[in-house]
Amino acid sequence: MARSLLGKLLVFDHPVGRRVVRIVETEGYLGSGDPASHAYRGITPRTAVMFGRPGHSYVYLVYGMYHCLNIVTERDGAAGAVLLRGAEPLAGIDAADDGALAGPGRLARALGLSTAHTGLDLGRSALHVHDAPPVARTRILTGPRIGLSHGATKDEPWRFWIAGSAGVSRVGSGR
DNA sequence: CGAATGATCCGA
DNA sequence: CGGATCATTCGA
Repeated sequence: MARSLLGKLLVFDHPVGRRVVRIVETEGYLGSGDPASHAYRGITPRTAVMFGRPGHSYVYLVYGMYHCLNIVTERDGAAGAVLLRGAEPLAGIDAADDGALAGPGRLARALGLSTAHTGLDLGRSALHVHDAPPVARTRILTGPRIGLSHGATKDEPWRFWIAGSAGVSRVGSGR
């Protein structure tokens, strides 16, 4: 799921104008069996949307100042989401450099998303995901998740990114 | 490296 | 209630 989002277009109809980006880095999270997930300890007011219908947004605040955008992936009743960690600007992004969306906090900031945009139904709201030609498998790299102090980082791949893209988060790309 | 900065959640 | 924690970023 996290893998299939790579290359797709994220569209946000900001009041100021439409903003379009290309997703180049994602990270998967699940529920009760995933200690690193916000949904690990069960349903709370904040994480309720993670247990809801797939195709909805989950936006939360980290470190008191940055927002992170997720897309809910699992069926209603099961928790799971994909964190959007990096993207490339395509339209409507005010920043000059194409690294402005590299990192989950920067991505949400550049799009103008906050916790007010959690729980949106993608496609029936100002937020959309557009299909795009699939990315060649040879251009996709995988690795462990990032920034977790606790949480079993299993051997299975959680994070996916497009090799060489300037939109990949700095910590994630090693640059 | 460490500060910034505030919502959230657990335990008492 | 209090305090620890945090799916990050930026600047010294």
